[in-house]
Amino acid sequence: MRYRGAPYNRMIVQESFDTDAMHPLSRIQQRFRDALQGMAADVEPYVAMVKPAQDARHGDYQANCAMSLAKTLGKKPRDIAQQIVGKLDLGDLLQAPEIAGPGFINLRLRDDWIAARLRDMAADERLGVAAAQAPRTIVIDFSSPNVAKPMHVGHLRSTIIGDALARLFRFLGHRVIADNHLGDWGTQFGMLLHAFKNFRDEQALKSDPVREMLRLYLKVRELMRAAEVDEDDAGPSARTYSADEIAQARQVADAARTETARLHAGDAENVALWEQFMPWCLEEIDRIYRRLDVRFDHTHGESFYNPMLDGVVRDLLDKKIAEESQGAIAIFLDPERKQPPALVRKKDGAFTYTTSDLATIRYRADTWQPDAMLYVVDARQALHFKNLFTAARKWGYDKVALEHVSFGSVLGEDRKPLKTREGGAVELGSLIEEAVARAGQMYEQIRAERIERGDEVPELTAEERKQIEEAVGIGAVKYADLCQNRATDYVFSWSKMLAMTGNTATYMQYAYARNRSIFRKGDVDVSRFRASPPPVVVAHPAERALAMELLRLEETLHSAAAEYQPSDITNYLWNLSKSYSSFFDKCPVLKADTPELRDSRLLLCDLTARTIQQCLGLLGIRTIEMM
RNA sequence: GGGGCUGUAGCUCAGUUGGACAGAGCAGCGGAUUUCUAAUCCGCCGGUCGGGGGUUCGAAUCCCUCCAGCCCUGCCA
Repeated sequence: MRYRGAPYNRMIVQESFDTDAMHPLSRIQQRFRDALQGMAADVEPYVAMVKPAQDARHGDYQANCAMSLAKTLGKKPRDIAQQIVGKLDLGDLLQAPEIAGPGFINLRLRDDWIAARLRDMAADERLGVAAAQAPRTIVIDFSSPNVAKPMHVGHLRSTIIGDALARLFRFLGHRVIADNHLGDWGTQFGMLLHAFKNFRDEQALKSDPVREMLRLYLKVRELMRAAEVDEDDAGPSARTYSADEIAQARQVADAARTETARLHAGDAENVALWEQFMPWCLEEIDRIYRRLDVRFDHTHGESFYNPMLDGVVRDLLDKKIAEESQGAIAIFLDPERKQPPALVRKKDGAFTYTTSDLATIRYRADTWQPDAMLYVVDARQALHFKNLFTAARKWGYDKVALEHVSFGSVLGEDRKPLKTREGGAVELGSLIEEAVARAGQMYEQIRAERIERGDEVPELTAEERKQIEEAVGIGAVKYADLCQNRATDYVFSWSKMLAMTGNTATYMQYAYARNRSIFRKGDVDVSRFRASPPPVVVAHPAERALAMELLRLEETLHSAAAEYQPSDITNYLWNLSKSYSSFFDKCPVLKADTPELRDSRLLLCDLTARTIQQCLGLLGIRTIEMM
């Protein structure tokens, strides 16, 4: 299969999807590949024109290659279509194709073939998704917060998208190295050092150092706000400041800068304090990661690379890749020198993040020999990564695929960068708390409505209820983010996110819970449907629609991986869950007309549940058995 | 000045890299429950795909141009 206009280096990762796929589309394309032999020098572009039908009335899949092939051959499209169909080995796979309109070939899978594949899928732990035959090693760089300050909403997308990609590639059989490139060496530590030396509360430090670190950071940030030094977090000033306040803020900012410089210069006291602070800072971010169920294989922050920076610059100079310019050391990437160069050492002798990122590339390439390094970072850094990758390739790292997996900003409902009412960044901890609390309220409300209506409502323990709140609240936050195309800015909206209807995590979780309820109610042991799946009957249109969605799992995961696009998975989940809800409504399972039909439908249910659980799991979202 | 991203229904967004009459959700309107969880299902309403030009049998998609918004652009990361 060809993937959409992928740049050459990306194929390093993607070509592994070509050979392993066994999903229906891939098999149909293989039949077309054979049938098209001899009709064109390179048949692949035409094979790629076989795709899922956009409209169910045109079948399951459609081939659009006859029209363009007819043009190059100077023949009539419908004749070419006829010719292709004549050579096509349909085998047991497809019903008789239909030629429609100008020369579309409409394809419909045979129901008995679908039924057989569903049984295969049920018997397979991986739900028919082949593990890569040639696993790639992929470093994924994501989240990367500055550790001295609270994680805020700006870290959300990177963390969630990066984690989803790590889970996806791992499931597809690749070797994934999730690496959290912490900002643990920057100016925020100067702020913390200044605050610690001047404002620390010994008592608080003893009893709860993590909280005290947080308080100190927030205090110094507040003091500096008038100078707009940490603008990124504090936001535009919510009010105007007096001359005194501005003077004081500048003084504090200067002091913080001095502390940072001393730390970087190796000042013994500051380095010792930094070593003391780090575990406390890490504990704070780990708390968030535990809550979000996000894991890393490595946490190599900027400080880890700091000792290598001098050597990197020397090597760049030795190899004539970098040169002195206006007192700084620069890499000119534009041969005409019209574009600004990337600086690897400032005129004051300090290194830049380009230096640190180059050191990182060297370390990762030497240590893990990866096929690809993915950087899940906000789109505003596109230029930096473009320059970084160009510099890295000049430096000799031209075999590894370097990819900036970029994404848009998180905006408030006013379409401006999301801020609290006070103008600061929304902290991730409080955002999670609010999501969980809102999920709890929502649950109570719906429960009350159901009781009012006389519905049967499951009796839950406090612990089970807590599980629902966590899964629904955090799932809502993650899903809302992942379901959007990465490229566009993302408008953060509680009401949309926690909506009970539409393309939300809750809808999938609910579909899953209702599904599991059938097995409880019927006292059905699911293991039978996995160990020796019963025959499947594809009769009702809702059954067939559901079956078709189930068979698209592998195709979906390959596309999501090839495009680094978790929203492909959420779109799939939405279609699958909709098909399931419709099936649930129209096709009685436990009270099906015959035992055979009941078994067949139970198998469809179990497969759906497993597929939903698998897909949500790849997005880092939990399912709940009862809600 | 240069570069990037975005513009599709009242709102939020899909749109499988050039295919069939442009699709969802929300909102609005109207239906469905003696049957497995109604956090559900079914239907209706709603579009100058930012404007204009071009390529093509065929364009939301490719090319040109203009408009609007956001972002980046040598010593912050």
